[in-house]
This record gives sequence, C-alpha cells and structure tokens, in this order.
Amino acid sequence: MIFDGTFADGERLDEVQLAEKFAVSRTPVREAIQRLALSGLAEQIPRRGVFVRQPGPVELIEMFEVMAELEAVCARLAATRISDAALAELHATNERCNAAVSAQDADGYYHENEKFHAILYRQSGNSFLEQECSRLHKRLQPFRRMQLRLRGRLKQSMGEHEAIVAALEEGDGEKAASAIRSHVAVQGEKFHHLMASLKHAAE
Amino acid sequence: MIFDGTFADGERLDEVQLAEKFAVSRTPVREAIQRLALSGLAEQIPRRGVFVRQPGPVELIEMFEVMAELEAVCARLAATRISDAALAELHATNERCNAAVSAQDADGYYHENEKFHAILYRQSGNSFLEQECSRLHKRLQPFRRMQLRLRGRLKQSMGEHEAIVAALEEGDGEKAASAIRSHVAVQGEKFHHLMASLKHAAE
DNA sequence: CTTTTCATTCTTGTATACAAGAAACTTGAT
DNA sequence: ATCAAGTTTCTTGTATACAAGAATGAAAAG
Repeated sequence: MIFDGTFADGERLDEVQLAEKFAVSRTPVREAIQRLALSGLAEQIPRRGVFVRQPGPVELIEMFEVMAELEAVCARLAATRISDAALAELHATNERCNAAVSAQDADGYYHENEKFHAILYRQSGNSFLEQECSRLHKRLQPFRRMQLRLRGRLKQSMGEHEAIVAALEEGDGEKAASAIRSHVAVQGEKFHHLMASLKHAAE
Repeated sequence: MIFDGTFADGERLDEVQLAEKFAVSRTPVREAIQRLALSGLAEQIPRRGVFVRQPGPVELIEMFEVMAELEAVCARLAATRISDAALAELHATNERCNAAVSAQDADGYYHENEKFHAILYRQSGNSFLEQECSRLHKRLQPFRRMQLRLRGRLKQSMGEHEAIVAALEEGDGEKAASAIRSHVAVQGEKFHHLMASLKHAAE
C-alpha cells in the first residue's frame, strides 16, 4: 500500500517495475494505478506517468475539517432519524470501547471506534452520505490511527463518544453535531502530532 | 454522454461496440468505462461487464440533501473567511443573474448561477471541500438544470441568492447556512418535477 | 567551456492476440 | 413437452506487440 511508507511523495509509479514485481502484465497494473489516481492518492500527468501524492499538512487539515463537518451532518440527521436498536448498539459499542481502554488494547479500541462511526453514518438515514463518509474515513484512516497513540487520547475520545450518544438520545441534533465536530477536529496537540507523523512518513 | 438519454438505466456498456463506434481499440474504451464506474455513473460486475446506473429518486434526493449540507458548510465557513473582493464578485454575479432573469435568458442565468456557487465553494477557504462540492455539483448538474425550467423558479432562486449574500455580509454563518440549505434542498414541487424528469430519462 | 541540437533510449498509450469464465443454445432424457 | 446437461459462442480480463512522445546523453558549434 501507499501508506506503508513503501512509496514516498512524488515518486513515480513505474508500470513495468510494478508489473514484474507482482508478476503480471502492464495492463492490470495500469488499471490499478488509474484507480489510485482517480481516488486522489496519485496524480496522473499525461505522457509522463502517475506520481504518488501524499497529502501535505494543509490538505490534511482541510480533509479533517470536511470529515468533521460531514460527521456533524450525520449526527444532526441521525438525532431525528436514529432507531432505538441503533442507539442500543452505539451504547454496546461504547462499552466494548471502554473495556478496550481498560485493557490498554489500542487495536481493539480502534476497531470498536470504527464501528461507532459506521453506525453513525448509517443512522443518518442517507445512504449516499454514508458512502461519502466511509470513503473519506477510509482515506484518513492511517492518520486517524496515529492520533490514538497519543497519551490519554483514548480516554478523552471515549468521553466524547458518550457525549455524542447522550445528545442523540436527547434528540438534540445541534448538540450532537457540535460534539462530533470537536471529536474529529484537528487542533492543538493533535495537529502537532499529525505534523510530526507527516515528517516521519516522508522519510 | 450518459445524461443525453443515449444510455438507459441498467444498459450494459459493450466494450467492442463502443470501441468500433469511436474507432479505437478496446483498451482506451475499458479505461474510460472504468473511470465512469469509479465515479459512480456505472456499476461494474466482475466477469459480467459494467452497467449504466442512473440514480433513482431516493438516491437523487439523498444526493441533493448532501449537496445542501455541503454548501451549508461552505456558507458557514465562508461567513468568517470570505474576502471583500469575493463579496463584491458575488454581488456582481447576482446582478448579472438578475439581468439574465429579466431577459428570460435561462442559459445565461444558469451560467452565472454556476459561478455563484463556485465562488461560494472557493470562499470556504478549504480547497478540499471546494473540490468535493464541485464534484457533486457536476454530478447533479443535469438534474439541477431541469429545475430551473420551473415557472417562477428563476426569480425565487434569485431572492435566495440575495439572502445568502446578505447573511455572508453580516458574517452570520448559521443564517447563511440555513439560507443555502433551503436553496438547494429538494422538496415539494421541485421533487415532483424531479420525479417527472426521471421518468422521462428512463424512457 | 558552455550551449544547442540531434539521436538514442525509455516510457506511456494503443492495438491486437490469447485465455478464462459466463451465457445461450442444442440435444437428449424423463 | 419440459427440464437438464453438455457444447458452442460471446464477453471480459490479461498478455504482448507496436507507435508516439518525452527524457537523456552525445556531439558540434559558438
């Protein structure tokens, strides 16, 4: 994958090189590369090839801002549309999150956290919105994951989750929206950590 | 194009057929088709081919809802970030819109309307958000355009534009957001018109 | 010694040939 | 007559061959 640090920013994706690396012909490699280019992970320059395009700090912040706003929309819509079953599932997921925090199980937390957000997207009652959120979430996944390694972040994140669920239970869309906005937003320490990890990824 | 009514929903895109139609080989046709599939205009089923996927009424309403929310975010962010020059440009665009309305020039109005929204996206100060908005806007373009043919819609739309600009001038993000939300939202007559046009597109 | 131009080489883009899986049709049996 | 199984045909997916444009290096001129 591009995130593994296997590919640096600006690096050219050589078709023949990748072809022999995966022991296939150029054709499927080209198709795969074009998919990358279309999803924004690489930039295609006609007759010149496609180049890996790691998002810079500015673009990352922008993406997180959009993610926060999209999730806020989900929350606002979900506040009036969410089902009781889904609310129960959010609670259950949150409890499993809590257990993971107690067990210092970062990966477990990560998994349940994913689930939490997926449920939220689904409960927006708008499957197109759900799709778009999932797409961006996936794109930000590696950067999001890094944040969880911050000291004390797990516990803090848990509290934010609970605030979100509480707002949803009250049916207060604006409260839920602002709660998730600050949950996702990149700011302060998180930003610095993000910058640091970016530097690391560039090496 | 897919919108021209050339391709009906569910129709298979035959590679060889398109290849000889455009007098090229299958390879570039395949690449083009894959691009369509990735942008959501077609669905690819492995070993079965790709099929045109016109959005149904439900999906269209969902997309318009997301568009409304995204533009609302743009407006809210723009309210604090917009430049005086951009505000002036919005005013100018709006006046040209007005002239087009007086001249019954639907195409002219359409063009200036595009500009209006483009400026708004830009002034969110978030180029990623700008990109995403433009993408969705382009996708909804044919359906949006149909709405403008509704009687009295041009004048009404104009008023909404002015309300948006006014809110931006006041720096009132929430007001601007809700103004643009109702501007873009699909409801009432607009919905029925949308449904009718969908039926027409399906024939 | 530097710069410009030409030639060679390398890479992308396109065409064609081949393989594998799916669909359709035929043939046989119940 | 209907249904099932096998075969044929058609379509997608992959490999290879070819063409065209870009980059690099060498050679010649200023």
